[in-house]
Amino acid sequence: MATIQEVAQKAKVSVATVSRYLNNPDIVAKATRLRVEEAIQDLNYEPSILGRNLRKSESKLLIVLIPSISNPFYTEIINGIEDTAIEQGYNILLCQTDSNPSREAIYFNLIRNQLADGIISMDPTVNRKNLTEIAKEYPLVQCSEYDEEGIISYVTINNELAAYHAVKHLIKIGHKKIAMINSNEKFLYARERKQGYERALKESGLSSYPDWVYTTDNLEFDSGRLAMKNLLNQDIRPTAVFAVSDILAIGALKEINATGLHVPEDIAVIGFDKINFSNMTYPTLTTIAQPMYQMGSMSAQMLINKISGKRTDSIILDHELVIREST
Amino acid sequence: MATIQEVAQKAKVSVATVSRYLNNPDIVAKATRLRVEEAIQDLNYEPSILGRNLRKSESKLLIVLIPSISNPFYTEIINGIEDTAIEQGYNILLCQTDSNPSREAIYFNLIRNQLADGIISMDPTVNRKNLTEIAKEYPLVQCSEYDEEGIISYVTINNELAAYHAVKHLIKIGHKKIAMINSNEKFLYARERKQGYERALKESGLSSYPDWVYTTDNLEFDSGRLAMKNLLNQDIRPTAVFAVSDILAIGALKEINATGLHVPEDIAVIGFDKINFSNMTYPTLTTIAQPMYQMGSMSAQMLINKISGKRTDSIILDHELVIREST
DNA sequence: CGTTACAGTGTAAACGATTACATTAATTAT
DNA sequence: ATAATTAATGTAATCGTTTACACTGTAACG
Repeated sequence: MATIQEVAQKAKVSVATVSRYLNNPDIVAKATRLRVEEAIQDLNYEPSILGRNLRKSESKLLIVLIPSISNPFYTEIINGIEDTAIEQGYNILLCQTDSNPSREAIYFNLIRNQLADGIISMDPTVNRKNLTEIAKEYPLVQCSEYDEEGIISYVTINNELAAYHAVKHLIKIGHKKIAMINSNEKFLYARERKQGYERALKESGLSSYPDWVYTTDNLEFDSGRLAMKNLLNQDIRPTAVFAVSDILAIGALKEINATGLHVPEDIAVIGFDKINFSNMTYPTLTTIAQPMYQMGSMSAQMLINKISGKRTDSIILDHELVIREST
Repeated sequence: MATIQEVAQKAKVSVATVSRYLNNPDIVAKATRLRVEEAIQDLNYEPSILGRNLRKSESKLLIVLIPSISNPFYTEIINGIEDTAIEQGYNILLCQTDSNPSREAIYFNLIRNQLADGIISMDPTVNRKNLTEIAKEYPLVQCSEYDEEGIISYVTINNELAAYHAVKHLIKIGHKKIAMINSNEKFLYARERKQGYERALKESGLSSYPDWVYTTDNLEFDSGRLAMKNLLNQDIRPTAVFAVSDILAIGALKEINATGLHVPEDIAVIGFDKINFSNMTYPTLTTIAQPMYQMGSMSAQMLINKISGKRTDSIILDHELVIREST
């Protein structure tokens, strides 16, 4: 691969002129410009990003931290991030933490090593202390999950209100016995959504039994099944279930189908996220849609702003209730 | 962030010694080593990957080209790639092409710019001419899809045989009228799987009507539904369907359910890939499992070998029939 | 004791770009 | 005609590493 020196030599100019042509073509004289262009063509020259990055001490790389790539919730967010990043000359380094602190450390080091210019974190299990420390020194934004007390800016939705709307919908169509499949309450969103669930019940004068709130270990399909199995075995069986993620809801659907009961006649189910697959289940899943693409694109924009020294405030986006067959 | 110079100064040694300590601690004397260690601690020093990369002209970054991150087929492959890559000190740049040549060009440029050391391509629609050209100059391997006539090494399965096994399974459980939902035959795997389908039928003396092979435009859920709708409207309705991807099969399931027919009693369905979701459908999907993690990890190993100048041969891995409720 | 070998370290040149500053030539103003 | 301004280009330092080569001092050997 040709270097800038070879181009300069061939075009009979200095490397500075070639560099100027590359970064700001207008300031080099027309005749020179043509010679440089020709040399670049002839040598099939491409500037080395390595050299440029070193000199400018920037990498134009953004780290995106997700717990797991196989969770479809993140795919649309990532699309949003990627489109915005590319548009502004950045590339993204998609990093799975598997919620594993040592994996996480590898990626945090990448930014200390200046291999990346900023981080978008979507991992709710991330070590808060580390994260805050990184955020002090380097550009960082949180997407979807965030730290309540922290000073790190974020993009998210109003989880309490969204859950409230979900449960309100169930109440509106006549349900009185409403259960919840929640994930571990160490996650902020889990706590908030539970509050929304409780507020909707209380507001309508409905009772909530502790047994009707099942807490899962993780967000996998099997946990959803297990949760539903448990709820079906209650003394008083709920007639509707609000699950805090579509995958959990799909697990619940599966379990209901397996016991010969029918959705929505016997039990109504509502999920959360509106992942692609929520549309492919039998029956199709009513869910709360998060504006995932927008969340991604806004966090990317926010991060790029931070990198260039601008300050930006946290953002809370709107959600939407999508009514389908399961309610 | 401290630089190697500051460390050197603090430890009262030359930068060369610090660098030696970093790359090969054993060759520096114990007393010196301790001083350097202390200085590194004190200054909280992390070597700049930028500087190192420039000097060594390597980036330790691997490009992974996939058509779309939302296709769950790729997630396990990516896990395999990532684990192997990290183990060997590489990071991956996960790039979606959306099967869009201009997007592709961006990523090909990344390697020309020396921002990446090699490419793993999983995009079957990739422009073959460009790909071959890149492969001539830079390390590149293909995963899953490959170029029959090309000289680019690849990791894949025996698609013809896998399809043959799938159809044989349907025949074995008594089906005689077997349809196929294929994707566009511009893809090699589509042509090969069709051959396997035909061979199995022929071998058992079963007839195949052209109308029983439906070709979809893409691999989306809706295409599967549409395909199944079409097959259900045939004069002679098939009793079993082989779909070349799980998502298509899930679409088919949905359509069958929607018309009030039952799987597998009325129609049996078999898919291909064994994505996570194939387990969550109603009923669960019989499918051909590809060793996705292994495919990923072997392609990564293969690419890293190529980068370090070793030659490696293409690999064909084993598939497996996974029998579940839909047959 | 003189030579050789080697371990440990330093010096300085790379890697490939960008950019402050200096220089020259051309244009405009007085 | 001379001075001042501007446009175009070149020179060389710089970013943070690695590494070939040179050097020094100590140990081993005959």
